[in-house]
Amino acid sequence: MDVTIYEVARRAGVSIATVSRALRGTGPVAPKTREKVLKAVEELRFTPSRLGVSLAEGRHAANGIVFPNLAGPYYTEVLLGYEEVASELGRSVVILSTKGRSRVHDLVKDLAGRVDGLMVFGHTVPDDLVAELVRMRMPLVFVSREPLPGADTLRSENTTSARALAEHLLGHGYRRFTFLGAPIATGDDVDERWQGVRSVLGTAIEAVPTEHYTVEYGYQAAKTLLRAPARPEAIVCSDDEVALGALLAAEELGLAVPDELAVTGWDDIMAARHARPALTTIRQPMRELGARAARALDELITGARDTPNHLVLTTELVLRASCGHHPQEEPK
Amino acid sequence: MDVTIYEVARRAGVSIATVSRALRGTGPVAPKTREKVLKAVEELRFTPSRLGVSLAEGRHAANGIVFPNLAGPYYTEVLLGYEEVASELGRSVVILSTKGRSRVHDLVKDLAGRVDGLMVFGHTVPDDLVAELVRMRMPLVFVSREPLPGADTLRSENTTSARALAEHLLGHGYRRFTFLGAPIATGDDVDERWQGVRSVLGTAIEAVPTEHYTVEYGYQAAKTLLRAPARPEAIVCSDDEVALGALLAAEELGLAVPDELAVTGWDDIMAARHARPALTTIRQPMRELGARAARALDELITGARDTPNHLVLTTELVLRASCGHHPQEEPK
DNA sequence: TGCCTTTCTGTAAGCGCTTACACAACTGAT
DNA sequence: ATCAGTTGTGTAAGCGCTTACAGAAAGGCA
Repeated sequence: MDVTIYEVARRAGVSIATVSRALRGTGPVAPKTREKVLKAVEELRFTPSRLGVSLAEGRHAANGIVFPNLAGPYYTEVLLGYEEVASELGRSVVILSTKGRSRVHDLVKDLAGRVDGLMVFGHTVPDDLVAELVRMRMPLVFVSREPLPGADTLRSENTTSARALAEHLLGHGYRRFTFLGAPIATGDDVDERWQGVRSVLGTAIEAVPTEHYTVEYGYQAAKTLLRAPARPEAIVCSDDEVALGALLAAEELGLAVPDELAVTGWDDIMAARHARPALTTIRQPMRELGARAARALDELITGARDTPNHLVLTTELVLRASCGHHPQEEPK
Repeated sequence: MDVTIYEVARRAGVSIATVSRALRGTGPVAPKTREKVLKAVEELRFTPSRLGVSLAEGRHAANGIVFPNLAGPYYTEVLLGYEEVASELGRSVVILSTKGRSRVHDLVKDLAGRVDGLMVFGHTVPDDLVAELVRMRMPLVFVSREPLPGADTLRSENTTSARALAEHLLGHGYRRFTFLGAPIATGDDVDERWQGVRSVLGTAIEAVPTEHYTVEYGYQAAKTLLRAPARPEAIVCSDDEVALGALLAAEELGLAVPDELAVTGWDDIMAARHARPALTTIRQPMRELGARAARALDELITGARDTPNHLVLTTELVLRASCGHHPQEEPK
């Protein structure tokens, strides 16, 4: 930064405190004095240093967000909602992806040093570091994670919608099911979805893992599954990406969806809508999730609230062609 | 921040300069002294303040990125590539979306105060502000924008691939074309695509605008177009989202793609691959774009280079079912 | 005119860290 | 033992900004 507040003060013939007051409106400044200051600011094209302001104020006016990675539309949509609200609240957004990164501790610590609060996806920050951030009284909002003492959590509803999905599939007459994309951790989103469908389908459904929740891994696992002698009538997938992989496998093996095999997803990402057949899925209010997280974090940062909230946003069963024929087909 | 370097120094019985040297490895420190310092750091759980470090060093160790918005997978993929390389280079990433925002000047200025350099998509930052950032010697890399003096630009190739696409469509035997999603600005990416196809197809193709480059607007424009008496044989779309909209319109009007109408896109986003028929498109190396931008910016920030570069990354024609039948169908 | 109140302004002390420079201590060679 | 060179350490000056507090100036009223 070239120009400092000292040069502005010199040019305007006032003290730096007066420059600060004139620019920030934090105290009385005579109209004539203000004019002199603003004139000097314009002539010198002065912009206050973000660093100086933050250090002196003791606040960053920025929010952090930690996610596994951006691959997959789910995270993007949440980020979009988050960034929009953060910006409205006058905060910058600093992002960090942790997947495949070494030194996650250092990365998160560095991030924490730049922001006034953090939104964290699931378990992307190690638990010991979470404990330390809590100890440091860093405002935290967790998304897609089971309730955690001392921090806000925010997630989409899984169990009820999973049950509704399972019941809908029973209504189509299917009797043999596979849950593709077995949960990795107890209590996370996918585990809740699994528990939900299993509570309805019981022993009629078994879980098959995919190493990751991606199209490619979903495709591989589905191809193996569909080549086996005892094929399910319907595959309930952990998420839309795995479901898209299952659709590809079915297509390749010449299985007609939904006539020979039904497939469902979760999330309602763009590609789910444009696949053919279009995927039946559960719509997650992803942008709303991000927006709500940013608002919750604001409350914690400003001290408007200091007791943790645990929010669950409703999800919605979206019927499309992939699970079977419906009397009145979805328009889009 | 609770613990400062002064408390560490007091606990270790050394000066703050020694603490700094021991932690940063910037000068000689006796082994015994280093141990004392590290012990104090551990006991007090000291983390250096990012603000203090940045102010004293005169550098942020962070990169900024300005984009219109995150809606649409293109920007996300670029961001992903950017963030990955930035992190490898030890930098945080601060994001800003400008679409629909008031006070863009202030937002960009604030962002500039937090980072060592900026990557900017196209024209998302007003030209007068760009000029000011250049004057301030803020390192800048522009993506998807015509070459600009004094700053790096980086874009994907448009014209050659557009010509290859047009020639491929001619090879299918089509003779009446529409370019859906007319360029908004001369010289931008879509304009180059339009110029490319027009240089091959001449008066056989006309441009039809869509208000925005989104699925919804593409759908509306395509529906209007396909209802008119003189229907094109092939629609060349500005990008994949508009093309997905055109596919929806064709489906709704009962037009078989590609038998009755061919459709092509641009970008090769996920949904383009999963649509049915799968979209013929031009693959943009979006992650590579982001990664290269981060590297170029690093060179500018570190002073490894001070003359602007203008890079063009190659794109690739991806043949799928939407433009017609090919002797050997694409596997996926 | 004098007193009181309000408005305005400047000084100094931080916020947390880095590091140039001066000096001390140590080591090795003569 | 002395000298020269190297290693190690502390002090002080910043980096850029905010603001509490003290004092000055201005205005209004008796």
